[in-house]
Amino acid sequence: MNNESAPTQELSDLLSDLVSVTHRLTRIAARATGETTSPATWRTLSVLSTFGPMRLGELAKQSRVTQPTMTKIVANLNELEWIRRIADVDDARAWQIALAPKGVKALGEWRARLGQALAPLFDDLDHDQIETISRAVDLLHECTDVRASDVVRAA
Amino acid sequence: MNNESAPTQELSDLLSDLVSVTHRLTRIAARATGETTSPATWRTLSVLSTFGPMRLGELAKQSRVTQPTMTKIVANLNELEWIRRIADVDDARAWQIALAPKGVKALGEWRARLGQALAPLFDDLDHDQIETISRAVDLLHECTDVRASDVVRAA
DNA sequence: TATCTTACATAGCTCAGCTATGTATCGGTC
DNA sequence: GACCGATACATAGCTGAGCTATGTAAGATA
Repeated sequence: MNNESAPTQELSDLLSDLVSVTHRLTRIAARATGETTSPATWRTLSVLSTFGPMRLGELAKQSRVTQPTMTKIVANLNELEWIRRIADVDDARAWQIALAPKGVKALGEWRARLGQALAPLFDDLDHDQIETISRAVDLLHECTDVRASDVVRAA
Repeated sequence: MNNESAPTQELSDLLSDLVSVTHRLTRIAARATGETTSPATWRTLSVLSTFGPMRLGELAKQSRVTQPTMTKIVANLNELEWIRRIADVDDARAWQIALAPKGVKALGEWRARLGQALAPLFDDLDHDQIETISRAVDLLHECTDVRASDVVRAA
């Protein structure tokens, strides 16, 4: 049926499994932490934390939401003072969105809450298994971070 | 504080990273497939496919939604004829929910759509990397499938 | 058979994210 | 330097998922 590298059918199964299981994981996380802030908001802060300040439109693409949705998210974050809006010197239409100190703190606390909530489920794993998950997460990052080449497709 | 296996701080970071990146993945999937059916519905069908028929309440716990939400989902699935409701012979209050042939078909088609939509992102991965993700998915399944012992916590 | 508990259904709410559209600015052309 | 299509963000309004609170009917137990 196959020689040795991943055939399409298996890849489909793997990816749909991945989506299913991670959906479950995020539901567990959402309920366990009694989270009120939306996932997209945390995604947005994570993106800013990883990549540094960027324009609202860019942020929308990275966080995989539409631009109007990002406008709302940024407005909320601004009220919380978790981000700062910096006027773009080159383009009066645009803003640079930057993580503010309060945002850094909030992101850290969220990560801790999440960790505490989920850690019990992973108690039985040994070091190698954790390592496997860790490498998988890195790979997923590489595959889903928006690069210049693949921004568009859905946009 | 810790000897050598995963310290708490790193585990927190890993898990929150995992949640972030997989949220992004599910958003990509949702937008790429133009999906109208809710994630919870697919989760429900996946659970039925994996574990076989079960009661509505059990299904709610496995899919990590509340019971009223599952009542709605099952009602929708019933109209689509993707599941069958089988009266429980031992308990007239309860139903066994079973995957119907149309549901099996729909689930397969969803997996294929998802695979097609996401596969391009994973084109660059080699066999070993796919294998890593695959093992991670298995581990996540083990950690998030509801067992008798840990059903409750959030419920 | 009276009562407590359990399994599912119903009602109504909130909020995230969408589409469609508006407004202001940029870049190029005449 | 005035016009015009393209671009960046804002606003309006809608849909739908999932929640809490509560109702109804059937089991379990005394």
